[in-house]
Amino acid sequence: MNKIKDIGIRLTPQRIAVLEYLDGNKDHPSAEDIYKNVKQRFPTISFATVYNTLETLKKRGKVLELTLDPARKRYDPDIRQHHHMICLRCKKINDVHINIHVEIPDEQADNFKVFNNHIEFYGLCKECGKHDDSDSDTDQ
Amino acid sequence: MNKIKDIGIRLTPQRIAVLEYLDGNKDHPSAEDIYKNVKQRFPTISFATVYNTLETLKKRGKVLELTLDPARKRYDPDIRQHHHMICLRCKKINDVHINIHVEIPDEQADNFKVFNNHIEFYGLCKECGKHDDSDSDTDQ
DNA sequence: TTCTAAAGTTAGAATGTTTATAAACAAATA
DNA sequence: TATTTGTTTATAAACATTCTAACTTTAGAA
Repeated sequence: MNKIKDIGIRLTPQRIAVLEYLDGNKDHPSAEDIYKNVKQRFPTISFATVYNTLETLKKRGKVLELTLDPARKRYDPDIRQHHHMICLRCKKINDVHINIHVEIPDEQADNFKVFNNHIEFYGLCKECGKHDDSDSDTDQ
Repeated sequence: MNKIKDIGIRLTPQRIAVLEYLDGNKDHPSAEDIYKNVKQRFPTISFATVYNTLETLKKRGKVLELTLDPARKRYDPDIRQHHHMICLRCKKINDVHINIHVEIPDEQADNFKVFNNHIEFYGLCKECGKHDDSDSDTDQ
């Protein structure tokens, strides 16, 4: 877990609430998801605080900002390098922990230095794979 | 190329202009990029038309909507399956055409059926790799 | 403990992207 | 050429996110 005291940021109840909500969370929540949840226990929290906290945590490498939902940013407390499978029907996002080595051939890389990579797998999750309603909105 | 007559949509000068701008474009332009460019030749075009056209083309599989810029959607007329390398410093996005086979191990896939995947390579492009200004904004 | 400076929180405004609306217009077909 | 139907336009609206400035709280020092 992100031991809040070890992060080296000022300890506020709002930050604690955000971190507790994120801790172990596998749902890849958006800022709004976080706001709504924390607001239950903490009715005065503002959106700005959620965004500020996420920005602070991101800068310190305590959460990842994910760019895999075209509508909004999502956040992931699992900062290990991992990948995601995204259901085209229900939009659920699940983690994929695999260790593969992908390289760009030199002639294409054009001296681009790769530090990291991220793979998105698009398809249908177990549930959505059953209902094979075609014509449902399954574009990327 | 996207032969416009073969797409089976009504042929309007605005659509032709958008398609001509996209044709062969390797810059992964945003709606605004497209709007600004087309506006030069076509001063009355509206943003809505750009978005409508992109939506139409997307539905018909003539462009891909890319979700790899956290700030906005980008569009790619290259509809072949391919990947991208993204410079963390200058944010330039380049294509990566490689044919790799990545699979999710069964125990993790949980019956998720994969149709497609997309890899993002994060790093520094040739130019940005030289200036090794650290402290520049190179977070993902 | 109490005090203080620095940092964090808040509501609300502002910005930027994208979608919706409804009237005017133009492409395709007969 | 007339008609129909889809497209374009300006504008408003809907969201997500960032900014602002006043207020509050934390953490550390006195």
